[in-house]
Parts: sequence; structure tokens; C-alpha cells
Amino acid sequence: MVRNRMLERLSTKLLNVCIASFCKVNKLEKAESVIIDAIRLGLLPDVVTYNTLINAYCRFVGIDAGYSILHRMGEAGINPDVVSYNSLIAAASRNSQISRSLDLFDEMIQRGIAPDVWSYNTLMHCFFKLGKPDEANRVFRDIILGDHTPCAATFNTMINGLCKNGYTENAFMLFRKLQRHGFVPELMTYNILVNGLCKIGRLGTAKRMIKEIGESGYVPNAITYTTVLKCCFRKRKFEEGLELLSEMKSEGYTYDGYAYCTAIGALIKIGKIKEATEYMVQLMKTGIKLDIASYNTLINMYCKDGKLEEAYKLLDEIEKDGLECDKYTHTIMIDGLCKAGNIEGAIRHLKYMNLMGFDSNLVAFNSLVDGLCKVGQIDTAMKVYKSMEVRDSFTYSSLVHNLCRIGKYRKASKLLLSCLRSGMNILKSAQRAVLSGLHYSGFRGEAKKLKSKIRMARILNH
DNA sequence: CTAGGGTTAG
Repeated sequence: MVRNRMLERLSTKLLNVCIASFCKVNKLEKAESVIIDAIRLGLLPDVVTYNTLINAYCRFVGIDAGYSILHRMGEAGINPDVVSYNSLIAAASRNSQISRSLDLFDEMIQRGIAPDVWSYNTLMHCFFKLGKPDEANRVFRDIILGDHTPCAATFNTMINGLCKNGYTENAFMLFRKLQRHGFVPELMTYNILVNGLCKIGRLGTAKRMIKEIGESGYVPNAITYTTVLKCCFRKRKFEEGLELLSEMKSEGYTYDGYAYCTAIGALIKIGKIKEATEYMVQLMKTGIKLDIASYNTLINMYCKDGKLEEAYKLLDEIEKDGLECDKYTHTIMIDGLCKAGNIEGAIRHLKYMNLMGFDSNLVAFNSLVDGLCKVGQIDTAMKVYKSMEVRDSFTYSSLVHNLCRIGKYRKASKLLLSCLRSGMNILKSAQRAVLSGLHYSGFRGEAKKLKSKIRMARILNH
């Protein structure tokens, strides 16, 4: 009897290995048919089998599909465990459905399943993604001081979240403190810090980190390289960047599209479309499978080149490749249409984007506002501006510049002030345009007053 | 579970 039980367990284990190998390569139907065969042979799937399925369905089909497995396992008399929920929570978080992650977390607790460190790590990550570092910090403290043992991912998530929320200095200090207490950083930890430090321009410290990677016995990986590559372009060191890219190519670090897209994106930004196109051709020649971010880069390239038809062709390619457009794709198209002066097309695409389940985002609206201004429809642009729930310095700079362009300096001045009152910065060039406009159109007193307000705002907003 | 690439103003 005992022998039989052992055999049974072994067989389920084998079944799970088999299911896992199919799930890994997106052969879900195959996995399902194996399960059916197994059941026919009297071999019942267990919680691990279902968890493997949840993971795969979340990854390849969607969270709803993953979630439906929960019901299926319930019907089969198997209760979901913390791993089941961790998969779902992480999947929602990956898909930027943060509120869903939080709901799933609550659901798990309500069902009496105790979260583990992984659950808390993901929860922390969710709060950081929501821009709520205080909440994330609370979770971090709970992990450290509570019943759970933090793991490297806990620290990595915390350090990364701090960097992403504008607290890179704190992240760095935490890192050093943890090190003094015996934390051995992973390569990922270093990559997180190198990226954070590069972004705030602390290149000296970033270089020190890279040196520490070697001293710790790690070898920098493609991510380290791409981070440094991006940093080169950010510092406008294009020659150096392109050299690094070719070094990456010869060292085998360009097995995906990241480095290419970094370079292409940087070249587009400085208007070197021809060079960007050359790198696109290179990228295509490698046969690397394009993901949605790569497609977005290429679509943006065509848009900036005024080749909208080519951009539309790529939209079709995305579908043929079985990928889905995301908010970046749509925003890039909307901006491209605006830049081409096709406001109607842009508005149509905005509606289409909403139809596809994407909220209108700040960037898309900013593009629309700017596009409307450029074709002389400033009143409509103002209407859009007023309807916007969120605005940023792009919104204001664009409007202020264009109002100045048509000589409406007092209106521009009013807008500039409401921008400053909201605690946001505005381009220096936009400020100058308003000030000199007011001055030379006879509103010298107002110009003077505005100037002093700008000065005060500089103190307060800093 | 955690790290690199993709969108807007001048």
C-alpha cells in the first residue's frame, strides 16, 4: 500500500514536470490534453499542476484565464494556496493592473491563505508602482520586523522602488546600511543602483558601483550594458554610445532588441532618422523577435519621418505577430497624426484607443493640445486643456508658447501663473516668451509683476 | 516576486 502511494506521488510529480515543460513554451492545449489523459489513467492533478497552469495562462492568455483556473481547481476539490495567488497578484502587477493585484491580495487573506514573503514583495512593488512609497515602506517594515524573513528580492524591490520614486539617494544609503549588516548584493541589486544613479546624473557613484560589480566577482550582463548605453545617450555622448553598442554586439549582449532600441530611440530624438533606420535594418537582419516596445520604437521612427503609411503597416504586423498594441503604441500614433497636422485622425485614434480599453493618457492629450495649437485651433486646445484631469509642464509649456506665438501674452501669463501655482516647472523659453511679449506689447508693469512671481515660485517649488 | 529599451512641449 505504502509502495503504491509512493508510486502515485512520483507519477503526479512526473505529470507536473511534463505539464511545466509544455506550459513553458506556451503549449497550453498540449498541457491540457496531457491532464485529460492523466485523469483517464486515474492520475489526479494536484495543487502544483494547477499552479503551473495559472502561471502559464496568466502569462500567455490573460489574468482572467489564470483566475478561471482557481475555480477549476476548486471544482476538482483542490484548494488554491499562496503560490496560486502569488502568480495572479504578480501577473496583475506586471500588466499594470495594480488595483487588481491589491484586490487579489485581500481575497487571498479573506480565504484564509497566509501571504508569504513573495506576496509581500509583490505588494511592496505594487505600492511603488502606484507612486505610494510610504505605503511600500510600511510593507517593507512589516516584512523586516514581522514574522517573515526578507530575501534578496525584498531588498532589490525596495531599493528599486525608492529609485523609481525619486529617492535614489535614500536607496543608496539603504544599500550601504544593508551591506554593513551583511547583505550580499546580487548583480540585480547593482544594476538597479547603476540605473538609478545614472538617471539622477551621479555618474561617479554609478561608475564606482560598476567597479564593485567586478570586485564582487560578478560579470556585468546585458542589462548592465544597456543601462550604461542609455546613460551615454542621455549625456549626449552619441559616438561613445554607438561604440558601446558595437562592443555589445561582438560580446553577444544583443540577443534581444533592448540595446538596438535604446540607440534607435536616441537617434530619433536628435533627428537622425537616417542613422536610426540603418540600425533598424541591422536589428531586422539579426532575426530577433520584435516585442511591442521594439515595434513602438519603429513606429515612432516612421512617424517622426512623416511616413504614416509605414507606421500603419507596422500596426498590422503587430497583430500578425500575435502581439497587442499598448498605450505607448496608441500614444505614438496619436502624436504622429498630430505632428502630421491630421487632428481628425488623431481624435479618431484617441477614441479608438478608449474603445480598446485604454484610458486617455496625459501624453496623448498633451500631443493633441500641441497639435491643435500648431494648426491654429488654440481655442479648442484650451477646451481640451480645461477638460484634462491631470496636466504637467508639457501641457503648460505647449500652450504658453503657442499663445505667445499669436500674441496673446496676457492669456499666456495667466496660464503660466496657474502652472507655477500647481507647483510645476515650465520651460525657461516659455517664460521668456511671455515676459518679453508682455514687455514689448506695452504691458511692462505686468511683465515686472510676473517676473517677481516667477522668482517666488522658484523658491517655493524647490 | 525584483534590474535594462518604447510616447509629448522648446
